[in-house]
Order: sequence, then C-alpha cells, then structure tokens
Amino acid sequence: MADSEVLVPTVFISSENSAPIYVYPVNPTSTNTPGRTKRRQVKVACTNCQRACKKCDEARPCLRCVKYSIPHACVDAKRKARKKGLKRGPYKKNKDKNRPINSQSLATEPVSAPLPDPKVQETPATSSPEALAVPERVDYPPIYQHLSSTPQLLPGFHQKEHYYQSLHYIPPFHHQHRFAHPSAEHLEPVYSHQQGQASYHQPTFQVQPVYESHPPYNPPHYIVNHPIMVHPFSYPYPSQPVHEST
DNA sequence: AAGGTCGGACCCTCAAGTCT
DNA sequence: GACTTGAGGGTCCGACCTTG
Repeated sequence: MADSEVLVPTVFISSENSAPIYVYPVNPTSTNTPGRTKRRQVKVACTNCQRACKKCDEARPCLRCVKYSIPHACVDAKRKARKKGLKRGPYKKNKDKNRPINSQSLATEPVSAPLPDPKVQETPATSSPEALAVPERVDYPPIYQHLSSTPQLLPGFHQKEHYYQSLHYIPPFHHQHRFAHPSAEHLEPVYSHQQGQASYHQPTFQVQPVYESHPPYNPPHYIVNHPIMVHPFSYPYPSQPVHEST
C-alpha cells in the first residue's frame, strides 16, 4: 500500500445544467484507528448543549439551539475556576532529556501499535523529528466548493473564523436525515453568523475536512457528504445555489 | 422515528514541578 | 524564565431510554 493514496472521487450529476459533484471517499485508515483525526471541542459549550451532552459550536446561538428554535436561550456555560495550591508531588524523571518525546515509543513499539497518544501522534518512521509533527489543527479552513475536480475557494471567501465552526459541524449519522432537504427549490432560514440574523440558503452539500495521517500532511481533502444536507455557508450568496454558474 | 438522557472516553488548560 | 508534567474540569460520542 502506498503511503499517500490518491482518493478517487465518485461523480454525481444531479441535472443537465448543474456541474458534476465530486464526492471523495473517506480514507479508511484515517477514521477509526491510529491516525484518525482528533476530536475537536469548543472552548465553552452553551448551557443547552452542555446539559444535553451534545456537540456545540462557538457561534451564539449555536446551530443546535437554532435547530431547536431556542436561540434566545443559547448562552455560554459558566466554567469553574481551577483550584490553586494543590500539591502534586515530584514528577517522574525523564532519564534521556535529549531524546525526542516520542522516540521511545517508536523504538519499543511496533508500527501497528494501538491508538497513539493524541498529543504525540505516532507516524511511520521518518528521518527527522520535524517530519513527525502532525499539525494539531488547521484553523479556519477556507470554504471550498466541490463542483470541480479540484476544490476551489469560493469567490469572496477568505479564511474567516465566522465560518469555521459551521464547517466542522458534522451531525451524528443517525441524525443526518434531519438535515436532508426534500426540495431543491425550497429555501430554509438559517442563522447567519456574520450578520447576527436569519438569512436564507440553498440546500446543498456539507463538506468535511479529511486530514492526511502520514507525511507530508498536505492541506486537508474536503469530502462532500451525501445525501444532500444543509450548507451552512449561504452568506454572501443567500439566494444563489453554490454551483450555479454562467 | 425523533428526541432526550447520561456514562465515560476524550480533550484542553494551566498551576506545580523541573530544568537551564 | 522556559519548559514539562499531569490532573482538574470540560466537551461530546454513542448507547440506551422515552415519547408520540
């Protein structure tokens, strides 16, 4: 198996006039097992998501509160202050201080070792410690459209934090049908984070970043989930399908 | 089927401890 | 002062329960 597989998209053509849609498969080696992407958390969940133990986002109101029509009740949960003055006892000494942090595991464990410590992600042996560094996160991914074979940044979009959380809002699989839209013509209100008010969007595709688990850690692929789900990036195209072109 | 509940795995933050 | 450690305290996955 090659280190860097080329993900071959499946092409869907929904109508004669629309551009083909390229759906990239999820790399099976990057989902469940070593090398899977780390779970991301918001800094502070809203009180509703916190109580429900459900995924929140940093927008206020969050998508979940908007979905359940309780945007007014979407407020940050309070965090307790960390205790001070706790005695911790002596730390375990690291005998070989010059050794890279994860070189021990590389030296003593087989490559197929179980799930690595997410803070020191294990990778196949490479030449330098720098090459082992998996990017902790890729903040504010650009908004790509997946209507060409090469995802392209939508015109007018830059790397804006306003769209960041929505991009990463992946509903649980058993809830995804709630996001499916029966009609391509129907417009549905959706909270516009940038303007702080409801706007409208065309139902389209949810995109999901897929990070490479091996060097050289290129920018993430973006897969398009199927079936059609809410596209959270209506702004600044509140009434135009993303794929509409001249 | 849809939505609620919640145990516990996972994650982040940051004070204490250690190093230089 | 810089760096490392590791535990407090948080998020949220996923299994199960409840409701209509």
